[in-house]
Order: sequence, then C-alpha cells, then structure tokens
Amino acid sequence: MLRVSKLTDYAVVVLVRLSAVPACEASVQTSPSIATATCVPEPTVAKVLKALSAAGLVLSQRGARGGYRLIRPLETISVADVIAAIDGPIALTACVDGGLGGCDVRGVCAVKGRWDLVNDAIRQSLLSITLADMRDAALPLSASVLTPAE
Amino acid sequence: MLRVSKLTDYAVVVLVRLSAVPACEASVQTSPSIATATCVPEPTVAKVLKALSAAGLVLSQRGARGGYRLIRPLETISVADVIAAIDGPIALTACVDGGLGGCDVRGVCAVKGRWDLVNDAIRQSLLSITLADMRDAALPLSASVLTPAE
DNA sequence: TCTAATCAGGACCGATCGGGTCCGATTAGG
DNA sequence: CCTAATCGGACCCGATCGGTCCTGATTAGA
Repeated sequence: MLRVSKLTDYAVVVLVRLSAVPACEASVQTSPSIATATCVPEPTVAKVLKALSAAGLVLSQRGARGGYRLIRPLETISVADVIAAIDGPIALTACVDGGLGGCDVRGVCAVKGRWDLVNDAIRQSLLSITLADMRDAALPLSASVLTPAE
Repeated sequence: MLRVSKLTDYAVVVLVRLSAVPACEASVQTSPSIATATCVPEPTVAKVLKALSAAGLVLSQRGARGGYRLIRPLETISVADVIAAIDGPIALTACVDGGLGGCDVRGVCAVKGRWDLVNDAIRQSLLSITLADMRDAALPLSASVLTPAE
C-alpha cells in the first residue's frame, strides 16, 4: 500500500504543534503537553519526539523543566526529512542501497536496483513538500472543523 | 519506511519476464516456468500472477496447456498500476479516502487529510514511470552481472 | 469419456513491525 | 543535598504481512 507509518503522521502533527506555540513561553514543550494538545497518546508522542531528536529535527532538554524545542522553521523541513527521521532512509524495496541480504539471484533479477528510478522520483517529490505546505493546506480545513455546528 | 511490498517487486520481475518470451511460443507461460526463469518461489509467483490477473494486467488460461499472457505492452503499464494491483490503492496514510476509522480527533488533527498533497505528488511520479523504463534501465546492469568475473 | 495439467480460492504459520509500557539517567529548584 | 520532573533506552504484546500449502474447478488432449 506504499504507506508511511502512522508514527510519521504523528510526527508531522507534533512538529506543527511545536511550531505553533505562542512563542512567548520559551517554545519548549513537554511530551504530556503536546499529547494533550494533539490528542495523540502520550507514549507515542514521546517515541516520536525521541526519534525526531535523534534525527536532529528538535532539541531536547532533559531534567526538570525540560522539554522539546523546534530547531528549524517548518518551511525548511521537508516531508522527506520527517519520513527519514521516523521510518529510516527512503527506500521502496529492500533491494536498494546496502540491503543486499538475500538478493543473491543477481542474474535473474531483471530489474535489480532499478527501483532506484522510482525511489529518486519519489524522493524528489517528498523533498519538494515542506511541513509549512502541509500546515497551510490544512489550515482552511481545520478552521472549518474547529467551528462545527454540533 | 515508505516501502512497497516484496510481492510488488516480484510482480515487476514477473511482468518483465512475461514480456520477454521469444514471441514464437504463443506468449503463454505457466507459473512454474516463470518461477524457474526468475528464481522466485513458485507459490509466490502463482500468488502474484493471481493478483495481476484479478487486476486485469494479465490474461489467464485455465486447464491443461493453460498459462498466463500479458495483455498490454510494458510501455503502457506504470509502476502505479503494479502497486495498485498488488498492494491496493496508493495511499500513504490510513487517514485518506474512506479510511476514517479512528481519526475522530477532527479538530486537533492539524494536518488532517493534507497528506493528499504528498499522495498526489507520489502518484504522479509512479504514473510517469513504466515497466519498460525499469526494464530498459536494468538491461545494461544485468548485462554486466550476467558476465561476472567470478 | 477419462486423465492430466493448470488456474482459483482459501486456510495456515512464521516473521516483522507498529504501538504501548516500564524503569533508569539527568537536571532544575527547594 | 534532596526531591521532583522530564528525557532516554529497553522490553513486550498484538496485528499485519510475506510466504506456503492444500483442495476444488476448468480444460486440452488421449
């Protein structure tokens, strides 16, 4: 189904949320606060933030009064960055890059490594879309659902 | 990891193989013959061909002396077609299309449905690449690996 | 008519992964 | 110095998926 993990979806939500602080409150937020703000389960938020921190997309401050802080503005974070941070390098099949395990049927694999064509195309697509794009595209929609009739 | 299933990979190999018959022998091939030609396990080949047949990419002939036959030329089969045939509709997240299950946090999901942006971009990429492209790109490589030094 | 070969569909197991929980390490404040 | 709050890493369980096998339906040839 060519799907990204739900974690990646959450990561986008979390990052957008991180960028949406009033900017007065030090732009540092804890996992629980983000969880309550996004309605994403707290452990999941923690896991996502951990990965994002490891990938260098957010800064973490340990200890009491610690939390997470966004490093780069949303405009400079591509979807590819988020996917790479959560799901690892973007590779459609196990046949690419170093993952040569089991692909020892070299002569017969007629399309050996030629998923690269597809990989590159998709990579380009993902690089060209930033989180700011996703946020802006979602804004009119969220505005409509934030003030529902019910 | 944004990956397509291995079955899809096999499907590409199988389809390329189906198109690579000498054209004299009726272009109909059985599952076992394709399996031996591609070194893909026979049951897996059968499964792939079944799915491709259901998707209308190949024609099946039942009974003795039956087999599979390619309908359209490789040039008219996009990677998106194959992925859709094996893995189902192309949708990066469960949040798109009808899959609204569990996504009832409407107001908070700041990027609700905005993966569509990414989905469309990737769909376009996949539609623009045909199996012929993948075959042609693989040819020089397979030529080099078919005559290895070892 | 009968047999053999082949496709179609479903059932079944093992592996991998998404998702969640727990405990230890670290640090600001009293 | 001690406590509390928070991040970091390890562990676990359920679900999904890749891969295999088996049985029944269909058809060409003897």
